[in-house]
Amino acid sequence: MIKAVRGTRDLLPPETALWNFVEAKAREVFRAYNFQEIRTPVFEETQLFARSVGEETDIVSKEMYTWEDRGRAQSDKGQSLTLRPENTAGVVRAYIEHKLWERGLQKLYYIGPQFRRERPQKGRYRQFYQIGAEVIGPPSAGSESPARDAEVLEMLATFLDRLGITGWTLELNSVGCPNDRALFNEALRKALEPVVAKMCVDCQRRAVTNPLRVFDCKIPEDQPIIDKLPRISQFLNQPCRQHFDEVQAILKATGIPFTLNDRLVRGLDYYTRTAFEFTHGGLGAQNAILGGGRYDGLSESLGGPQAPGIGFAIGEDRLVMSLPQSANAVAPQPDVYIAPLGAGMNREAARLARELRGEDIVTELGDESFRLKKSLETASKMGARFALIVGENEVKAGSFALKNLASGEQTSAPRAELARMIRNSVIASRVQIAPENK
RNA sequence: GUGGGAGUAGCUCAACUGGCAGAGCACCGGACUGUGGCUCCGGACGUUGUGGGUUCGAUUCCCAUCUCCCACCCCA
Repeated sequence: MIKAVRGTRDLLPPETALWNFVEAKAREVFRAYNFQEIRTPVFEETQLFARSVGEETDIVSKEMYTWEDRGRAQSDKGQSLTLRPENTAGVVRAYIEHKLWERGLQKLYYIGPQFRRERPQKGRYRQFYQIGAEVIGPPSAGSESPARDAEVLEMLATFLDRLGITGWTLELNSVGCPNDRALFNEALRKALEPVVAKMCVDCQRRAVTNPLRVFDCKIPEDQPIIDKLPRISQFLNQPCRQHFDEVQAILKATGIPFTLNDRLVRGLDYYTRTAFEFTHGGLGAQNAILGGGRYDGLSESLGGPQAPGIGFAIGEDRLVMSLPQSANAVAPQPDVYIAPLGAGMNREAARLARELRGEDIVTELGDESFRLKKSLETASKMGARFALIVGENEVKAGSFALKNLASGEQTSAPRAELARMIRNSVIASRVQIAPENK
């Protein structure tokens, strides 16, 4: 049997309804902040990711799906292509390619699959889905303002609240300018030198490869040592510090709760200044539902104009896992099930179905070969509100039997009346795909 | 990439020390020729993840492999 490949999965109904609910809510909330959708290709030139995400990151160094495309002629060498491991690079590439800076501040969101070749585990897949957004533009359009950071964070808080997700935490930090980080990195290396021998093996490795990651250590014995290490906050220059202070001030003004976490470091090279993560318990080791930050130098490093930006990516798979229990996927139910009864009745049933569907009534159609008992059984099993019986008697009389499957009540009505009768009692009480959260 | 756990019917799970692969739910049919839910009766259900090995005999023991789960690494 051929199965979905490792780390990929099928999303089946009724769970897909949950995904649609989440995506519809995202579009609705993002729209209120005047974001518009962008769709970029799922694969790009490998160079794009190498130059933006960072050559040395795990993503680029070992997790990308990369292949060499065929050239024009058989003998031609093709270019190296890669399935996107994240979407910010693609958006910034499009920003540069289409000269979007000519249109002022860009507020763009995307929804789509991303690909990383990692070992799968709960909340981590090789094809996973991200809902993300970017605010990017020339500095003259206000793209660098801390107001943009706060606006994005507030939008995320609103989005999670509107999904009914409770118990999230916003963790906030500033990783400063590249220059601040270089100084900090050096200080960190120096501070680690005398103590690293006493730390866990992972930390000893991190101290060499990526000292920042030492702060991620969860070993209790190492914590006293880590607590004494220098913090990035001590190395922020004046503009970076002011920027960060203002982000916090606006968040307080808008009533968005956050926790400062000066151990929060982001994995990708392009991040500057504001870095954040929304975490949620009950997700296991992968407790981050979303992460993001500012990337003021990204456009230039890709050969574009100066275009500061801030963005985030939500792990949709993880988001769906953190939905409240009340949002359990329920199979949507048809309004009416048409039961053709006896030879030749499929034709009349098809005409009726077409009429009802034309009135936006969700209609399921049985088959004339079914016995009535089976039709009714099928109808109630799928949760239909009504069964419409289409037999010879009805066709002769020009009046059809309409049975309310919940009450058992049965009436008879001419075809012209059917749509109205069904709609009246059905539309208001259609089962919601997921609960409205106040 | 590393370490650990688990794979038996569509689903949830049994099967003692190696001795005929089972139950509940779901599914299909009938009791009931045009009236569902309840009840009763019957039916179908399997390459025990896959491939090898040991054995008279393997779901059970051994090896390999695949997938999922947990953790690490890292990230969404």
